[in-house]
Amino acid sequence: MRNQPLIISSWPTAILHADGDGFFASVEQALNPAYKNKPVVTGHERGMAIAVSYEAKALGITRGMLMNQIRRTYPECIILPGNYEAYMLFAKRMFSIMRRYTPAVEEYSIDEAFADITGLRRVHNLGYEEIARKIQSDIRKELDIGVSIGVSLTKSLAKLCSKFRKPNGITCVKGKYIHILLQKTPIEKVWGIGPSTSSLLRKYQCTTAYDFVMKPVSFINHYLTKRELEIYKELRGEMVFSLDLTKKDNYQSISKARTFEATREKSMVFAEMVKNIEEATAKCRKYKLTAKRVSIFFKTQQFVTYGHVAKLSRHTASAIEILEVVKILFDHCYKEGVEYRQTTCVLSELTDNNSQQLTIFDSVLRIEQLEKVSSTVDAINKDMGRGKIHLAASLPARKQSNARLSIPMMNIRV
DNA sequence: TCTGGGGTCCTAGGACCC
DNA sequence: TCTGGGGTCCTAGGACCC
Repeated sequence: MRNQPLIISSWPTAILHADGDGFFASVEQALNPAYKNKPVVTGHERGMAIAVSYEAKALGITRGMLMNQIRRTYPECIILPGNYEAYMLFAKRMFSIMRRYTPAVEEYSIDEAFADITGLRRVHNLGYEEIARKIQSDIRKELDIGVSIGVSLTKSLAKLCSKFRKPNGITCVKGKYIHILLQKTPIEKVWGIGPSTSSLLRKYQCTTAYDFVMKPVSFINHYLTKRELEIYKELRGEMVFSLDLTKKDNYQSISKARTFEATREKSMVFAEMVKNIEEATAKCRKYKLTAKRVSIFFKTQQFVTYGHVAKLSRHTASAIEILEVVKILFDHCYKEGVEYRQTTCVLSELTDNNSQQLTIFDSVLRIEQLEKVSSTVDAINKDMGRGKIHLAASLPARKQSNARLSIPMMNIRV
């Protein structure tokens, strides 16, 4: 059974999506002319390619490729550490260029933004496609980086458009031509349809986005969820996802994860967990946040993930305090003889530092002591380099990772 | 894609209460 | 003690994104 064909007027709404092309690598090339037209990858510190310039892509380098392999196979490739402050700055400038054309700009991620330009043709005396072209050329002129832009009726459609031609692409699709775009889009390329949903859809003869929107609503309701129904409507040209114009400067959660050489040694796995906690709490303190809940997760060599969560007695960002709880969680979850490859720590139920209050059970003196320890550790680590001072419990994990980097360390016992 | 790290949001199901 | 039905809150974990 098929749904009615798509009949949609040209521009009930006009949503623009701008997406930086190989963003981090482009910023590096913009900052350093010597990198221009050369293969560049970033992510040196993580040991894998995070961003890949188009020249590097042309050689066959992909995101996620290991740096050792890149170094071996493509000696001409320039490998750089991430410089997130610079990327953030470029992103901010890119967003402000977009705001010249409309105040309705959503900063979606570090290299992507949506803009609602509905009804602005008259204001700028330009068509929607020309507005996109102007934004693209402003960004090129002022920031010397490339972006691809898509314009269509909804966020989901605009996302498909910006991906359609890359790099430096402009793709503008009005209501009348949506079906062509959808026919050319494999179902798994749709924003919000991942591997699990697309493999289900393929079983029901949905191989393209067009097949999906031609299904009757009853099919969606029966097999899928609210989220997919929203995507379905969006792809049919009905705007469901509005732009979120609020500044996103607060976190819902802060997490740290690290993969290590597989081990059955409990003290080593625990040390990795402690290290994650130290880093997560340090990030909390950096953003002046405190957590009321901590979760820990283990990943086994077989890629099975499991974990446990605990509520803290009060909001805190002290590694020492959280560790008291995590010790118990850890012993509860750790399985003797199992080989582990990763631990994760997630801090959630975050609150602004100053909006927390003490209960009658809290010892003011102890809290002050813990805060003093934390701020001293932060100050020294800021001065001398990240992770110079840490809890004794995380020493085994640091010995391992520092053996590679050969960084001298100190550690404190509390 | 043979699998790194940091996020968000949704849903199913249990516990508990009326 | 049994019974039905409904609401709320919480948790675990799945799915997805960049």
